[in-house]
Amino acid sequence: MNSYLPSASNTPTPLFALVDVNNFYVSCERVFQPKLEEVPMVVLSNNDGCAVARSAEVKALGVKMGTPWFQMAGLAKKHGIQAYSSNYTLYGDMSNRVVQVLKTFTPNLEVYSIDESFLQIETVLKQYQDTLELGQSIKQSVKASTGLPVCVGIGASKTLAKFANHLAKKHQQFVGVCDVNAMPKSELYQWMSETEVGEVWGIGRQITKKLKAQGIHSIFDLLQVSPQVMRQQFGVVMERLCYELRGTSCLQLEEVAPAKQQIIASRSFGKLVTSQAELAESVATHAARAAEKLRSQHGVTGALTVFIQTNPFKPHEPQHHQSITMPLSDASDNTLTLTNAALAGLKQIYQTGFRYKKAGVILNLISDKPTVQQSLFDDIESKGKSAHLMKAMDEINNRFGNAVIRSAATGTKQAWQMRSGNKSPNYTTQWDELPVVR
DNA sequence: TCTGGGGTCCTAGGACCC
DNA sequence: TCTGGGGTCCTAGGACCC
Repeated sequence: MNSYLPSASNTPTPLFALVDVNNFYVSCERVFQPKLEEVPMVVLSNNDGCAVARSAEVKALGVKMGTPWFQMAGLAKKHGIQAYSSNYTLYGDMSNRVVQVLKTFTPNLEVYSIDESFLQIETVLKQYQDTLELGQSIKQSVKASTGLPVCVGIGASKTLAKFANHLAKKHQQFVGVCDVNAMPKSELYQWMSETEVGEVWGIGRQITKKLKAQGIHSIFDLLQVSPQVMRQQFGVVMERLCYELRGTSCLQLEEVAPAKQQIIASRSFGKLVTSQAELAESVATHAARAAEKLRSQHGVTGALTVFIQTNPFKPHEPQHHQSITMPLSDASDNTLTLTNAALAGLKQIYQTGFRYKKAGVILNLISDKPTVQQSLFDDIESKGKSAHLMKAMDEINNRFGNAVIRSAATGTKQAWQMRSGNKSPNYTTQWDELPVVR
């Protein structure tokens, strides 16, 4: 029994809507340049390297996400594809506007990415005839207020809402709104058997490959295998995903964005770089930028990671991917401290004879807030009963995995040391023998 | 010639301790 | 006695997402 599954009775079945802006970056550009409507166009990544957004016309030409601009030069000429450099400030602003509109429908909203939000809608529904009417209303409001086109997918779990959104985007007949929950099962299964398993949220290229090797090609195929079996092969994430596809919601709405755990600052080089001096210059820049981000969110870091990479697109060249984590003696947000640590790290990993393509710095943030799991553990612990403890560990293991037990155990150990003043407690991982503080 | 940047979670495995 | 083995901590790396 997995306790991340909802308990049988008390809570009503949730219903999720995923609202996703179509071709977000392209659509943003078009809002401000209406003449671009219907013009095949792409928005390019930072160094104008590759396409990070494609208009419907370009998608129809078979251009994949991330295609390098130079590779589509011929196609661009032939079909008059226009390319725009990305303007993330503009996109961020438009994204906020969309969220404001969505909040007029319900406060129970999770901003999942720059162009997607999940809404929990089972309580909102009363005011509408059905989910499709609600979906259309959302779609029209966003269009009217921001000029951006969206699709709405509705389902009993986040994963199903994602799937519904996929259908809404791919198939004209849904007119931008699809509810797989209201659909007859036979129709849902039909769509699922027509959709590649790799389209499922959380199933990427590698897992798709493994699944196909076992004859699992469509989403419907995946439904035929028990979640427990999938867990043994692919782990707990896959198991959860299977339950979600069956309409059992395991992933909750995260209305409050959790505090960041990492800050990354990295860039590819326009030209390949060979000398340590050149790398040092870029690493120092990244460290400074990361430190700035860190301070802007009032964080501190306890360790900093530096990484350098050669160009993976040149497999015939010698490859070198190195990273090193530099613990700091004191937590810091100081630019000079972080820059020095980064440069010291670079010194250790740099090797001559390679042509580097990318460098970056990662800050690992220190959080003073207890995790949800820790609170859960503390709660049970405070009852002072070993049986409760064991149950709690089971629950934590099932819901969050072993890593969390580790952190919970560490927390207990520290609490024990603090409260008892005992430097080496009789510490064991037999949960029923954990020191219990009364 | 030219191929993004910023995140999350999970797991494996080595160093170390008792 | 038999030099084992369980456990933690940390990091690297792989998978995924947008």
